[in-house]
Amino acid sequence: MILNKGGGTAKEEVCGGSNGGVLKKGPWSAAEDAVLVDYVKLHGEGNWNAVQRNTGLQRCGKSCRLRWANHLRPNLKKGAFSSHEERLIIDLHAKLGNKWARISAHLPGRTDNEIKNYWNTRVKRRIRQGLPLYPNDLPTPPPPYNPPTLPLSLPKTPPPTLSLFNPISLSSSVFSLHHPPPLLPSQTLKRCSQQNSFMGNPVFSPSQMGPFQISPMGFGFDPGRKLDFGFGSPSFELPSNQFSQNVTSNYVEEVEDDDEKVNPNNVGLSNSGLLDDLLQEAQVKVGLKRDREQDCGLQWDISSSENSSTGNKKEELEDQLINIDSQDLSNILELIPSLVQAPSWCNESGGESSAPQSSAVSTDDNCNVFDDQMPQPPSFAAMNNTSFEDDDGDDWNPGFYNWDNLPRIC
DNA sequence: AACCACGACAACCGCCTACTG
DNA sequence: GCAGTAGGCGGTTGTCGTGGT
Repeated sequence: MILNKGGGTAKEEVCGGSNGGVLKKGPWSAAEDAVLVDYVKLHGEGNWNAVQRNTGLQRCGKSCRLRWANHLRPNLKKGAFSSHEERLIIDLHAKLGNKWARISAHLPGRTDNEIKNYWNTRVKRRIRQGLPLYPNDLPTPPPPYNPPTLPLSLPKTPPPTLSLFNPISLSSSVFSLHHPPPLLPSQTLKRCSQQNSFMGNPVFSPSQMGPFQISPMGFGFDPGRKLDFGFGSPSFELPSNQFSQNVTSNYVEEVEDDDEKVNPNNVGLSNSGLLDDLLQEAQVKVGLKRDREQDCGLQWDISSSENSSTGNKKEELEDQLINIDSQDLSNILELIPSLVQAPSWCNESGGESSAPQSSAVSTDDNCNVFDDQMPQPPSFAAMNNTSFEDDDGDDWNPGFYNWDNLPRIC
């Protein structure tokens, strides 16, 4: 347990205290921890505001809850994430987005805060290295985004000019994209920071839309399939920057630029919108999933997702969607012919170097995972229970990239 | 030794939702 | 139905430790 990391110079501020008292902030002391632990032992979890009232602990209820949940409660697993855990996080994030609490539910003993910190650190590292945020195990077609109803929540920042997303032009075959020159990792952030990305989404940056042209072939999906981004709809659910920036060709340029070991997809990642960038990348993969569902005639009731009364339904749906059977994979593959080719850089040693304590983890985010499993995708039972081993011997469930509950953009 | 970059981590903040009276 | 409250969640910030130069 780390205590008083900051030297115990906790500020003294009111922490939304209902009694108006001055509540302590900052690192917890061992004595405070002991008080809280004793209280929870006696009274159980919950009613956190009562902790202060009953114990005199000068901490607000929120702070107590957080302290307990993240550090004091039993069965917490400390230490570095295991290889399996890391892979699970990556996979679950691809499915769920920044739903840290729900991701942590799949990782016993791990807290949402811990996972969030891990992920954010990973994102920064990946971007700095110019690597894709997700393992390059799935092709990344553009999101066939076609929300049926009103937005989950309006973006706090204005959506991009809709003319940029004219569905007609998007669905036309002349819509192509080329990347700016590949960057060395050391250059990436610099350029990213210079890019005046729109909501952290460089693809949608007006200044970039000019040179960017998206080629269906570049995406690598069947050009004959009509792309329906849903932009033409009077209402669309997601904040604009959740549309993929990486509507790019992983598999074209990466192979071409294997000398650089740089994923050109990432050259546009903004320095400030790391998570947004991540969302966009995941969104691309979600598009894959949604496309499949459209083809399969499944319902995608996003309209209910913002309705609190249907929140449980939504989560149930999410959980169901996590548990996709192998047939879904086959469906996906049918949609994306000839694309599952790991870029050459993926097999090289220049991949992500895990954090020191987790260096045993994986082979650069397992960019070959998908490939390895392509021949015989396993049956995806419950996410919690089903995994299989990749060639590293690590349990790994590639899952799918449904992302129906894309987090709002704040 | 000093400096810097980076990662890891803890904690706070603001918003949202559920609950309760 | 409404307002107040508590709890949960995600985003962000600040601090410390470590390794490299």
